[in-house]
Amino acid sequence: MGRPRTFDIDAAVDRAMELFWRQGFEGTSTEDLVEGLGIARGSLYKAFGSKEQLYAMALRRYCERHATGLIEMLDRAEQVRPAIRAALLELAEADLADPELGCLLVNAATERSAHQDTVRQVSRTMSQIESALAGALERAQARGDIAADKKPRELAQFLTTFLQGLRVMGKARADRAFLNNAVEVALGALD
Amino acid sequence: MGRPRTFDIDAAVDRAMELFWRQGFEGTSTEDLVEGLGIARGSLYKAFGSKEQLYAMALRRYCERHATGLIEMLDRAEQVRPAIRAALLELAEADLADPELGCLLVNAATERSAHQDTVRQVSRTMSQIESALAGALERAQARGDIAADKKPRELAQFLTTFLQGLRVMGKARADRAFLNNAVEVALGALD
DNA sequence: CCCTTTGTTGACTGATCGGTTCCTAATTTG
DNA sequence: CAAATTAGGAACCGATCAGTCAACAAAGGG
Repeated sequence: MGRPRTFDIDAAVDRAMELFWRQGFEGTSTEDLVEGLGIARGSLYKAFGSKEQLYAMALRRYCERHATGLIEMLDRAEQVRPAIRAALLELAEADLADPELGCLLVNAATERSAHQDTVRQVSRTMSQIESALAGALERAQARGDIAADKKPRELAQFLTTFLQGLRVMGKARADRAFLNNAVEVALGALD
Repeated sequence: MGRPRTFDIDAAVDRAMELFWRQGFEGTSTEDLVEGLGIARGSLYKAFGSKEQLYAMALRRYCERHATGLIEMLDRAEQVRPAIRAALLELAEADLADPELGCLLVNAATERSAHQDTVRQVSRTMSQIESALAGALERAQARGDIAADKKPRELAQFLTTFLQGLRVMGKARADRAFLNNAVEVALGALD
């Protein structure tokens, strides 16, 4: 009962995610959101409560969209090493194509390191990525695709860390050769 | 001639650097600067021109203080591999001690990727770090301390990238074991 | 067909934003 | 000491900030 909502909540969160992604939390004003989402101020606050809560939803949406994609890709991968290489190179290409965007997780971790909710969401997602990598590396090790004396969990923690560095260097306008070299050396750590 | 300045410009830039470091550019208001620097608004603008210009000075100061320290340490190092390990572990410890601080260069790269001046300063400093690493690795290779078939420049690009990732994971509240593992695996890439 | 419920809207709020202005204070030069 | 020059500081500027509110609109239930 009551008047039905005239806009799509999911689509609105998606657009908010893009705005926060490109401009950051502090850099995105409520006016930007009103304009970008095409929703009046009051409706926006009725639907989402506050800028903080909308940001939290947008960040969760980003994790579902992007981290989950990476994780599923790793879970399904037949050949783990080529899958990891492809994933890293794809992220590097994304940064080269649009360096101002980068990774919302990295942006959130740096801009909002004083906000517990944000940090916890970021930290949880990093752990999921680490676990997916560790699982994939275990499978690869069982097949003899990577060195038997390496510990999958440690390799996964290394790769998770390297991945974030890649996104930072992408934002710092490192060129394709730089990023590709870095990826190849990183993959060498699996040998 | 004229009335002499009653505050120390260098000390003021140092304090501004700390504020921007901890709170970001957008997160630091001119009022924060007035209070934190102990300088009245008018004097602040007379001395520094604008918030943007003060930020640029603070960022340059950070690079001189921190990146240069790292670079000189690498240039001087007798034993390159232990020096790199020590440097990485030291940065990891800094993040563990104060995770909300992190690295101003990483913060600048992510928060201000749309501001050419900031990006250029960050990019230049990354290049300096890369070159210092490459130089050190070349020396290490000449002494047989690292594998002869590796290319120092590529290793340096990898380490530079990994270093940024370490700072991000520090901000994302990775624990000591995680960061230490990541560092050890990264160093393994030199073999 | 009204009543309740919920969504929409834009005007409005006080606070704060980055930056300027103007008057006074302190110093050097002549 | 007088003129010139620069710093200090508080009041002030229009703009914008995040968030609220009251009037209105659209639906379902009786």
